[in-house]
Amino acid sequence: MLQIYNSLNRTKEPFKPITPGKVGLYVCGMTVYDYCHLGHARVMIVFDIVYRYLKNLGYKVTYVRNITDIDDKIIKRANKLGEPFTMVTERFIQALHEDSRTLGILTPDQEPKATEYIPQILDMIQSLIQRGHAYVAANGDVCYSVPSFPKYGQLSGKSLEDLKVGHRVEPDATKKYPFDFVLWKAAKPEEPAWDSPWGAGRPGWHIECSAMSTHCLGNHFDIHGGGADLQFPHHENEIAQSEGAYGNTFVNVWMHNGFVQIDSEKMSKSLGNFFTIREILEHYRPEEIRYFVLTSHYRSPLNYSNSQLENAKAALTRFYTALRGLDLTQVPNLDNQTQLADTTNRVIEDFRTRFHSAMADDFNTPIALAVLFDVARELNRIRNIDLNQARALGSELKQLGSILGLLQDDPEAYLQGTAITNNLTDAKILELIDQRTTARKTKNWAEADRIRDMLKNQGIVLEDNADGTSWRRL
RNA sequence: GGCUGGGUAGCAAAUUGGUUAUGCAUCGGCCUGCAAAGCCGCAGAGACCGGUUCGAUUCCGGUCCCAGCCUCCA
Repeated sequence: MLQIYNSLNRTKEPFKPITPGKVGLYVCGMTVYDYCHLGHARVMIVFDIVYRYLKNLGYKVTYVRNITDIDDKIIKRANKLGEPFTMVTERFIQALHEDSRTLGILTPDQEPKATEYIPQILDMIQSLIQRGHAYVAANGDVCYSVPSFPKYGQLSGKSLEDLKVGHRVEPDATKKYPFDFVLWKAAKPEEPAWDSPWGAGRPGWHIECSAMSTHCLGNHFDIHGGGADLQFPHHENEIAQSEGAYGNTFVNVWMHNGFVQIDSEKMSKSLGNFFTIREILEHYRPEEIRYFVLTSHYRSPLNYSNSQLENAKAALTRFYTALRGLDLTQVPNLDNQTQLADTTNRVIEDFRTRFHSAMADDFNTPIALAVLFDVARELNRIRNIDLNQARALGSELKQLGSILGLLQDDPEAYLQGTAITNNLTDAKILELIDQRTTARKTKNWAEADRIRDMLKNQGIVLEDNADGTSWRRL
């Protein structure tokens, strides 16, 4: 039984979908005014895993990840560049899609954009005004009246009293109450704007997610996710808006992933201490980034460092080395064979059970990965005894890896894969290996070692084994 | 100041009231012409102080430290 940690109650709960067999999953995606950084990569990867695992359990999942394509920061950026804001958003949406594809993120079923949901946003605001949850402020903005929603603060564990004593709230004369937030922002001259019953303007930051999620998944759906920094105020406000407008429970399970940190500090735009996905891809491969993200539980902090990425690289090399040379096109059936095969079947069953109980326990990927290492060890152990059983284990390793979006490359291609810094061509390497093989036949060890050392200096590692010499790039 | 969460071996990172986490690094062995890879094994832990318990890294209390949210943020 899948257990998910629900931010709403701060406990793990058994997951029960609203409609048996189906799951509605909404994740707050990106505001597109710049390239995605590693923190965005973490959200994409974490919820990619949630999506994959739910599907693996047999659920019919509707995964919605929105794009916020109108917002103050976008306008600011467009003004700075002297471009229409749509040019900025189009460019970064394209970049987002490229990064997402590179990282092997499954495409969400729907990817709504805020600017395409203006009518639905206006409807929702209208409904909130009618129900006494919103008002038009003196400056023309439409604001949500936080005191009109008694449950406010439930998600973030804050009471209005707590917020009052919090000394970071700055009073705003246009609002009736300090924590009221803007639903519709009256446009200043030259700003992008849409017509509304309250004059030209644009949506506030939180309303678009309420409108889009409701429109795509209904006004009550299963899982809503995003980065931990969205828990308050963004998600808290979404609840106030949606439940205020429709009067029923909005979302059953709220999931929040932890931050990427650097030097024990949150990686963020405002601190300026971020690496974009593109920058990291100059030095590391996509699968290394994915592995790195999965080494830590999704709710824990993830500390970025090169040594962590190096560790990911070493781990993947170990996995692909284990899979190397195994023909997995036809998986052997080990049923009712020898006692050894029988044992292997039970071992495989045991690995599978452990992997799934790890994943079912709030998506515990570090343990799931530990199981994969155990599979790899068993595979390496058995491969010299019985190749068929090694293949069965290899097939299991690859299959479990697919649930994490890992290990789907051809092992040989991965291990010999394009090095980031270009060095020798494959043909040249093979030529040198030939020369070395000749030298070895005449026991000319000095020459053999010279070639091996020379290749090693160029980042090529040679490994002699029974059927010849294999090589890989470091 | 209010509210969360956390402090685990050289590094990273999980689980668990008593039994090997796992990966990398280190050490010993097997294998190898020598290596590498692989396998076997050793070693190494639970911030600090109390309490509960036959027994605590795990539960409870306190102290210290760290991160996050309370403002835009994934």
